[in-house]
Amino acid sequence: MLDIHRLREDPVGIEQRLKTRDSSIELEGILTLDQERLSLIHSVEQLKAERNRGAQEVGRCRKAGEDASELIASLAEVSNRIAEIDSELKRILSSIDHFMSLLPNVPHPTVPIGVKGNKVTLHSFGKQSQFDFKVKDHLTIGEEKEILDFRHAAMIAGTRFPMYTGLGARLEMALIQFMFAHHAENGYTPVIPPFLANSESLYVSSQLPKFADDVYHCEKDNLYLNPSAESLLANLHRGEIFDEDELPRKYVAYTACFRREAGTYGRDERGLIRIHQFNKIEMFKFATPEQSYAELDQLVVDAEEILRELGIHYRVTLLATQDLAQQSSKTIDIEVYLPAQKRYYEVSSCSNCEDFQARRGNTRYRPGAGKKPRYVHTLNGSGVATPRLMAAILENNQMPDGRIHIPEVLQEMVGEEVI
RNA sequence: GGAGGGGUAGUCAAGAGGUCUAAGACAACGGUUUGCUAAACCGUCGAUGGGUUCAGAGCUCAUCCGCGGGUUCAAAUCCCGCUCCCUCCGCCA
Repeated sequence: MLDIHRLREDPVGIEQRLKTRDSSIELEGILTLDQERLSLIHSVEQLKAERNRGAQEVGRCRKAGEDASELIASLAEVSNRIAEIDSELKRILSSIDHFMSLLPNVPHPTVPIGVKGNKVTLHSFGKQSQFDFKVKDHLTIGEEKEILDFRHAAMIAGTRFPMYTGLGARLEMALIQFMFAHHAENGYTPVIPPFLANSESLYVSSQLPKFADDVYHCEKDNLYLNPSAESLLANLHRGEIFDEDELPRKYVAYTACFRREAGTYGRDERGLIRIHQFNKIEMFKFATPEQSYAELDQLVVDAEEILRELGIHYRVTLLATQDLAQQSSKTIDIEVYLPAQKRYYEVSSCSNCEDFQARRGNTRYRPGAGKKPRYVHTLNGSGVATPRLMAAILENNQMPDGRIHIPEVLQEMVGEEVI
């Protein structure tokens, strides 16, 4: 949620920057509604002040045994007018809220403008693996080694649900534990949150109302299946006020994530690339505005370390304005290379949402004793999601004899050195 | 799923239609005193929105007592719905 005051102060400038994300954005309608709102507030508050004074006078009369029936009658009239204006005000407020809830965050000045392809590669680690034999894709490897079983997963749940079996299941568990422990030892407080969340939580994270079709919804209980621990952790301090010295506050969560992914499949996205359920380690931070961009950079470094320790080649990219999630001001992705498809795929997305989610969740901090509370900045970053990571390991670590080399840091947990 | 009890500002807590403009305490902050610490004493001390304003200072108005409705001239207080917490019963890994 953007700050309406900010729109009022610089409507042209803000609109210009929002248009770099979505050229159809117009602020005129909301500013008109805002003016109406202010003028209604002005008149209704004057009436309320009048009513308050009158009601006190009634109390005084009754105590003194005087007749107040005339005053009461006139106050009833005032109350009726208040009720009318209040309901009009409520109508306008809900229009404003609706409009505001659909607006995206203002992009940071360092974000490249334009379409998805305008992203900038910042740096990379390692090199694309070279093979002197024909590489297999991870789906073929998974079937041959009996470590991925999509056929039976489809029977149990449906298409695009993964099932890991045998050493595949052990490798998945090892990845989860490795990443979770790594970040925990790095100063992030470990959390295993609920995997279902209510609508308010998804509103705060900005999944709702705009992206309701992307998440699974249990109608009977009005609960949503977790699409990303970001949606959960953004709510961890809803309505709270931090002391400044408590920030930054860092969390790492393990969750299964569920996404409907309706209509988003392409030919390139078979196997583990895009599925309805996956495991993810998520980092989340609450920081002051002064800290937040340094914390974003550190978030990326912390996610990169995972891939470095696993010995996987990756590149780091800065997303362009039109590729940002609604709540994000700036997003840096980490992408791994899949040699069978000769393509890079995102395994981590690190974003600074500035105060966009904090405003929705009313999460603030006090910048010093006696000072007014300010909204915190929230940051999230995958650290990282497992499916594409596993695909990268299976495809990049295949050896001429068909076996798969398991990264050293995982070998003890998997119980094998090769698959 | 059923029965009962509860939710008041950072924390504890009084308050049960009309100076509630929410008491009081603790914590916090500023000061006085002080060899240091502590204590004592004095003072300040919730949030949001509007108006005034260069200003988030000051002044002023409105709103907020879990959330949403309702009754009333007037609601923390009465009524209805919801939600969360606690106790007990039922069911259950």
